[in-house]
Amino acid sequence: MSNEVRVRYAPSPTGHLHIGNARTALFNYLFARNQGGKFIIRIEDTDKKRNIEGGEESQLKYLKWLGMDWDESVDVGGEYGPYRQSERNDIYETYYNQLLANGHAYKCYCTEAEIEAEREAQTERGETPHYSGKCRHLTDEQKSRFESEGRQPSIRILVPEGKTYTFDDMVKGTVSFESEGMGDWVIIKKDGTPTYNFAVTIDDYLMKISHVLRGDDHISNTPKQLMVYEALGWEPPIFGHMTLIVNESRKKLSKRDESIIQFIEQYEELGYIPEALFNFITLLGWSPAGEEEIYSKNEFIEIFDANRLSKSPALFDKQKLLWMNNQYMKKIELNRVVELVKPHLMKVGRISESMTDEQYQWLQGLVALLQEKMSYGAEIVELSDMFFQEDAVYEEDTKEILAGETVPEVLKAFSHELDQLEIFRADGIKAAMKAVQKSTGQKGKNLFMPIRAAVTGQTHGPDLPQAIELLGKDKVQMRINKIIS
RNA sequence: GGCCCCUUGGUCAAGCGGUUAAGACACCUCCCUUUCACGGAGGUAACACGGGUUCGAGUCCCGUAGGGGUCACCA
Repeated sequence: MSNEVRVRYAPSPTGHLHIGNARTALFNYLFARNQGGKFIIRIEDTDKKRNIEGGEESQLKYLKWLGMDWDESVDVGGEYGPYRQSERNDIYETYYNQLLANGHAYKCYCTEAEIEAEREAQTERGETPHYSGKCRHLTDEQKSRFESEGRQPSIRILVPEGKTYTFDDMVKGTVSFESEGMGDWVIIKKDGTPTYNFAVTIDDYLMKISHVLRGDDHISNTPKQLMVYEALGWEPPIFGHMTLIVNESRKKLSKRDESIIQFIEQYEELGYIPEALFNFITLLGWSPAGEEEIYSKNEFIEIFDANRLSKSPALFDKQKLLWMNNQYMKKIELNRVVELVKPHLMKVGRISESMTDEQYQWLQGLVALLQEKMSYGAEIVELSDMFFQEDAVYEEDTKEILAGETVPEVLKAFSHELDQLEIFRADGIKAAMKAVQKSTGQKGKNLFMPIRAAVTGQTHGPDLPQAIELLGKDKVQMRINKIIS
């Protein structure tokens, strides 16, 4: 028996990578890398009806985008494959036959209608609905009669009575469940495919998974899985149930929840930085020992400690995500920000795919000016409004400033100074302002605010000389002239 | 409703029997700055409640309340 740490992330390809799943994957990844173990991805696609086109590729794509890599999976292979449950039916077959043979499972010929009726009756009597086990002791005669009627059996596991399933959860501590009232549950559906709890168990065991780290919502599945391990005489892995991420109303993040952006794909589209998202998600339900909050992937790998997983649910704080993304935005290279921002400017028709060197440099200048103000790429559109509009849009407080007595004098002088400039660059523009200060005697607010207001239409904004350079001489002169005439 | 889990500021959280109960986001004040932001310095703000155990309880035990999860031939 080897002690190698082997963990897995097991998505079902029913949709895109969700923030909650991403977190599960992340913790498994971090745990594996920290322990020098293996990180495995297994696709749980046993429910053909729910699988969606491209779901699998999308899951992998965004795991990769977030910065994760894996050792075994559908795309990289591995010695414990196949890694897609739909391709493992023959494997499940040998094990349910084993259970059938040793009496831990039996065929059930009940129809959906029969089960439904049973459930209703139980509910009416105020009982917790569960399968009664009425097919447990079918005679061969009864079985063949059902078969001849054309009934397809499902296979149910025989739940032992009066048994307590206890396990030592990595995050919750000791947890136990009674077998009482569980009801013989289906391990193989009528269509011959395994149910989740059965397939998971078989696969985790066969893939030598050492730790099952998953969402809290799976905790009540654990006794069912323990039952299968026991029926097969297998040693179960160590389980760990992480708390869920909740929304503002403290409910489990539902995929239909509109208040929070749920899919990693959407964050990419909005121009978020994967490292920032990685960092943010890791701090949801887990905390490092120190006081620092910004960590790189490698630092996280180094310091990750599953003992520090939180027991209570984490609320998804959009504001903090914004802050964190901005922290990264300020640190990353200018050209990366440019790439982040490009699609958004293109979408609104402000730039085109092919740019001249001059245009690209201008773009760089724009991004450099706004980089530290941005939380995510898409914000560039709003932040750069003033650079693309023909006329400035003047707000109320701007108009007040422009009504000031000394304003025309300052603006005229500034306009005149700009005309003298050989090259229209920030340093020259700054010098022009100095000159205006000398000639008019206006300084500080009285000097800068009228210029800012006239040229940008706003009372606040990025560095003035640079903004003026980016705006270009024509636009600036035109805007000034409009005010003084 | 049954079963399981959770409960420290508005939010994330440190704490693992003795602390002035960290830190971060948000908010407020001040400084820096032509403005906004950044940055810097401060500030407001928390152990759900009730019983125990103990010299001593946010920390251990038991209740109560509240919240969540789960009860499929979905995963």
